Amino acid sequence: MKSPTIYDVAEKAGVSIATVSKVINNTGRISDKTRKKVLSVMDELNYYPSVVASALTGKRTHMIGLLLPNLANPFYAELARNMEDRADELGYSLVICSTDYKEEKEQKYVSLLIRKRVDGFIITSGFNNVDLVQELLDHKIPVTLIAYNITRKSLNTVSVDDYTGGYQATAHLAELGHKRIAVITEQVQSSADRIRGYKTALNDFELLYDDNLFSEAQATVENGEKEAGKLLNLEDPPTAIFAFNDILAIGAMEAVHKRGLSIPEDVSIIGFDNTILAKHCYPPLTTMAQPLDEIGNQAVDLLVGEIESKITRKQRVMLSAELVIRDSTGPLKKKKKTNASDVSIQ
Amino acid sequence: MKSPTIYDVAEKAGVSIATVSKVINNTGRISDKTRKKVLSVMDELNYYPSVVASALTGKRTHMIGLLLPNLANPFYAELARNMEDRADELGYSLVICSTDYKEEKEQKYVSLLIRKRVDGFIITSGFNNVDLVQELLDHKIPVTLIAYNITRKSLNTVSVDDYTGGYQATAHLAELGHKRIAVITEQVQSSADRIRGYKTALNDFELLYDDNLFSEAQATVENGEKEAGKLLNLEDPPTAIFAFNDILAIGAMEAVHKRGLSIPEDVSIIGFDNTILAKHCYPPLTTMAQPLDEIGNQAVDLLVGEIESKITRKQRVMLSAELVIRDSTGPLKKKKKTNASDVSIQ
DNA sequence: TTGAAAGCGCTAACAA
DNA sequence: TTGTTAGCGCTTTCAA
Repeated sequence: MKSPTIYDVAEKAGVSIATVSKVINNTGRISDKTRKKVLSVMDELNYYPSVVASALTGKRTHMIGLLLPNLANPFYAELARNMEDRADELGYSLVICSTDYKEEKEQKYVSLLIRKRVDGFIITSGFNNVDLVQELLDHKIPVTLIAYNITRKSLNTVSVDDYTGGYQATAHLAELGHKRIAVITEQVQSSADRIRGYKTALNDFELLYDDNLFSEAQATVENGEKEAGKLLNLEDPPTAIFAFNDILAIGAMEAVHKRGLSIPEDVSIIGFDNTILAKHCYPPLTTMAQPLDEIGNQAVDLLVGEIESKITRKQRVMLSAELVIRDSTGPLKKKKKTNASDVSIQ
Repeated sequence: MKSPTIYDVAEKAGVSIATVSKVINNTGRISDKTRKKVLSVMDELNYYPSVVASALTGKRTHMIGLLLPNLANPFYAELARNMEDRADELGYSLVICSTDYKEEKEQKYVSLLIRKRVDGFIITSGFNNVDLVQELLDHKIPVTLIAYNITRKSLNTVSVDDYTGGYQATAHLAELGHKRIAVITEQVQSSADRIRGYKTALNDFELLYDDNLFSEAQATVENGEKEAGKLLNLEDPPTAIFAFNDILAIGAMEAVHKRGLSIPEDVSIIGFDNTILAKHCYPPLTTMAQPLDEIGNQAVDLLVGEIESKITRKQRVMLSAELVIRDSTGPLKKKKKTNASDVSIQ
């Protein structure tokens, strides 16, 4: 009933537990004969060495705590999947915890994972409690941050160039002739840089920043719809909306459609992330693609590097987002007062 | 540098480790004074009891291994998220492993999780290796299956009524007047029942089963598109396609669009799952909604019930899918040869 | 109400 | 090449 232990194996193989341990871990020198014997007994007994026990003797648990806002969000799900694969390649498993942007959950999960003695943490954007990160650092627990910088601290970090991303998205819209470009931002750290990019682009294209065209929401379709709705109800509504993630963008599309307007004829919409949703919504969403695989790989590599002390210096990896043009953005339509004679002949 | 142990706490609090252990676990009787003292020292020292150590003394690890085909698939991501929440409520964490429908990965992850001494397994559809499940059973490791029955064995199981689901989807199409209804099935166990439902419905509506209208693919958009493409290229193509999950359905939509046909005017499409994709694709997808929250809760409850031996008898929970009608299905269009006089006046 | 001590399954000196 | 043994941090009897 109880699973066999190293003692059972040792006894049955007629050797000491030290010998068994050595063949399990491929350490020390063991004669081929003994090794084979032990191996066959292990097999016969269906013996699975306990990582619990081995972790207690100072070895690692080979578990990584992954904190993200919401696993049901395709962006995070895709990211998590990439990290899972990379982690597995390096011999680690992921314990995934959704914080829902709530500090109490962050708190709870961090302490839970510390008690479980995970070897390190990967923390993604949307994490609010900086003190918690500091606590991990104090405990000398390796941490890698994704899309989330704490400039005052020295940390492993991987993120995309949000400033440029924000700039490019805005510029794309401006180049299409849009003058009133709204943003629906998200309350996460990467937003700040995207907003900077947005403002710089506005400036470069000689457009005025209008506070009315600025909104903020948590990443749900409903919120995107609500915020876009407000924007569209403005006296002088935007002709283009830059949503800081695909989910919000899709909500915005909903709002546009519900008003009987079309995309991109009446309103252009651009998202951010390039999740699976972007490809299959209607119309297909122009968006800034994040290199999710690269982000995941780098984050895991950095973390495991630190865990196994192969990397000693902290690194900040910056990747770039890329504009993917689909059908949700298009040239600014002429104003209503435009009459037939205005139509450019081409 | 090293994290404090129970000894550090005991020493600093001037008590024995047994006492500390008792206040940690709320066992035995401890005077209020000592308890407070110990608690304050724990806090002061930033002490986090090691579940690794406690697991070694026969306690649980409070970890559940969750095996699913692919976390990047929104269906599984949403399911996992629900289970994560429920597990957390009951004090458990999830270690999620994506098997990609590959037996070798199943094998690898199962033994990995056994070594990690997870308290139990939740295994979802798309798991191929029945022997592996048997092995877990032999080890007396609690297992709950989702959408995956092994009739010969006594197991905890939660699934939706796939037979009825398959029937309803097909009936919906048949009621709309469709005669040639194709299916794109998936190579998972639940497909069998859906196929039965499909065939029964065909029969009830006096339609003939046509082997040419039957295809099978793994759940990716690309595969859905490919299979639908083949179907559409048939001499006598289907006017309706029933895809066994939303992802395949979306691929099928793609194929229809690429041929310049419209949905549902030329081809009706129905999916299964009702993931976030279904709501926002174009046109919004009619689909059979799975009660993901119920499934997740039940699966976790069943598993934890067995782990904590509160439930002794195995249960099979069957939930039902529900038809959600959106815009991707519509009445059968009259044939091309139809002329004006055929148009019904209404 | 508290504590001493054995033991959980394994690793890693150190000896042999 | 193999074995003995002392921990790892905790739980749990059993005594005090």
